[in-house]
Amino acid sequence: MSEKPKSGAAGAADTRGEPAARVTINDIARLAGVSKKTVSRVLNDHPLVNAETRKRIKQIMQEHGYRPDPQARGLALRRTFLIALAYDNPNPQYVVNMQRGILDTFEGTNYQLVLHPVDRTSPDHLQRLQDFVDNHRPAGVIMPPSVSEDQEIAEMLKERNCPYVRIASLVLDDAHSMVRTHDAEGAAQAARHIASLGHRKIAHIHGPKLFRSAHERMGGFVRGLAEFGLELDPALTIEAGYTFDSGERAGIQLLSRKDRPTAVFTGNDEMAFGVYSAARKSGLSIPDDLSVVGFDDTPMANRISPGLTTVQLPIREMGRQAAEILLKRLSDVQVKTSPEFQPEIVIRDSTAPQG
Amino acid sequence: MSEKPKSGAAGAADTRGEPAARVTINDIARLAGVSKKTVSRVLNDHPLVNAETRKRIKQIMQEHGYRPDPQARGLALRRTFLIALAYDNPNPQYVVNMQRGILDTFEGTNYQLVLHPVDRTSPDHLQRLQDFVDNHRPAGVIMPPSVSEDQEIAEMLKERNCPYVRIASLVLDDAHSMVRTHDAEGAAQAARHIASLGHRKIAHIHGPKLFRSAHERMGGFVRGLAEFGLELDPALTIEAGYTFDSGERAGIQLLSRKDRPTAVFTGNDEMAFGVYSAARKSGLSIPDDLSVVGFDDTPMANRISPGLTTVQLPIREMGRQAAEILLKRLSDVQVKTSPEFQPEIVIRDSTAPQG
DNA sequence: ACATTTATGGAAACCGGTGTCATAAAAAGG
DNA sequence: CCTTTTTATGACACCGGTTTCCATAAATGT
Repeated sequence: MSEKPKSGAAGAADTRGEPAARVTINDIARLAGVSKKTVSRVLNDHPLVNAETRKRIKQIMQEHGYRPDPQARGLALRRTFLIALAYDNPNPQYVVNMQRGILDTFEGTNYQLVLHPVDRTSPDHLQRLQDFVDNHRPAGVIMPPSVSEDQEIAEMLKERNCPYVRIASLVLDDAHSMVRTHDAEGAAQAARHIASLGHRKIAHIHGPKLFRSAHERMGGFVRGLAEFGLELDPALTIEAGYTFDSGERAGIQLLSRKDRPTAVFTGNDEMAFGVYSAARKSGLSIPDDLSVVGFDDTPMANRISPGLTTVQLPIREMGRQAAEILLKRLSDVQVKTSPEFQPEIVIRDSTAPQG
Repeated sequence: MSEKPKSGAAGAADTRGEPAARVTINDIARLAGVSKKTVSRVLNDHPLVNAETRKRIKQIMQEHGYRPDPQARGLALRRTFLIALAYDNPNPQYVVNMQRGILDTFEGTNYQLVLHPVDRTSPDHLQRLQDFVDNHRPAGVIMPPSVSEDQEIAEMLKERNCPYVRIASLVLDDAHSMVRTHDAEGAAQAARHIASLGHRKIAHIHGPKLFRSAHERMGGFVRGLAEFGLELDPALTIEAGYTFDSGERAGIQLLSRKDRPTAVFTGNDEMAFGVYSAARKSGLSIPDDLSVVGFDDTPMANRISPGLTTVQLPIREMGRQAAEILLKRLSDVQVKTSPEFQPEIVIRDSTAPQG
């Protein structure tokens, strides 16, 4: 008895014909009267091919719409052309921009982006990523925060010789696997802005300790305040979860104090929006009673009222460059320097001088 | 002279050793003292294998951490395990949720999601998608609106026997390639809600004509109004671009009329936020002077103040089911019915009775 | 006892590319 | 002019799976 006799490839909609026979390297070789190998050389721009032969073969490829099969190629080369994005940033805007940036760079190459969401709070997240890598052997992995900050993950990839690029606010690896964002500097700008407006009772709502960015941003903020001889009052420093709700709770907590702060710097925009809500519920007006500075510059930041003063990072460009570094490394080009991105504060209407 | 002598696979960070030799089906066969074919049968759950042999082979696979190579498998099966998401929805929330839903379904399979953003306003978008399909032969394509509404794209895929699933608000194909959303019904709910609040001067800002959803939503809205004996005034019906800015412009235009409307239904939330901004600029209060209803229920809808009354679609679940249908078709399971999703209106604080 | 079926598994070809090595022809060198 | 080097190309094995075809042993039928 023979094996299960699969029917032809599933067709689209109601069309269920056989898939058009694919033109292979053998067909081209036969048509050109040369060997596969010569065609392969043409495909790979190998120099040792007669110019006319090359031209003729290219011509034939063109005419027959020949496309080399990435799978066959990958099999022979013992590698894949898949790059994984391992991410856990809850901000859709961030994720989509990062994806776009990476895809910008992949344009015209035959690399494909595959998605691998990570849940670092789940106990088996490392195992899952590991299984993914072992099964699919991506050619590389790109990790934005906070996945990038996970040392276990980095080590697991290193063990498997799986190249990766990390996007993070601190140096975690050498140049050829890092894209740095100076979150601390952005936070320092926020501090300077708030301080120079005359605020003295200044609060900070930071992200979860699990995120290095939370530390970086707090550190930068403290440093910025110090330049103005100010200190961050621990009583006005609250840890929240980078989410709207947690930001709102923290905001309510801060605003219900007798000596409530006149300015708040939140670790991201999402929490800043939470503070907006807290202020409304407390009957306080932004920026008259409370100045707010966020971090991220999500599109909503200038759609909401009042427009949110926040710190901007060029996410898409970061994705672009992360992908570039990775592709360079995959083609054995040495990468010596890592791109660094300076955040910039965008001043809108949520901050005002404190009389 | 030999070919370019590539160095070993690029390692992670500074580790640049050889990649660990991969365990192959041959190794397993040798270790188990059987032929490749028997191992292959075990892999594919072929019935004609002795139970003990099967157990022993599985045991050995386990011990050696054997993972069949998807590329080799794909090559032999003349197919891939890539599913493409061809999308152009500008809403990051939508895109991310759709991705999540699809990935939910792929969990545990060896399908991978690859991204293919489409720009339908670009003249070569069809060619680009076609090249992508010809080059990479995805096993299938999932298309949310408005890519799903593009008949040229559907036909191109059909020609290539590339299975696809379309998510759309109207019937474009038979059951086995559709996930339907009843946008019209959601819009009708919006109409009923507005009408029952006593509004009579009702405006509608709809999306670009390029999007079928724009027609559907307008159609449903008109129908819903008709149930209350109302008609949509063409003078209060404006086409915009599904964006914040276009919504704001349309809002300003509407609100500067002498007989300004007391309620607006916008084709998506983004434009509703634009209307919020327009109302602020016109010194009008929502919902006292103007009721606003959106469509999408983006997370921002209940973070902004006042909370936006809007129409909700379960995007993630839609992605899940679209992927399910596609996978079923890929394994030759007949799909008879297409899932249909009824939108539901979520009433918040942007709508109020009109005295 | 012999023919037939069923269960099991092996050998070899194949999928569509790439790598190694050999070789013929052309160009360069002495 | 003959050797050496360079250029251009091909034959063939290989990547890691699946499939076709066939062989054998055991179980069943007559």
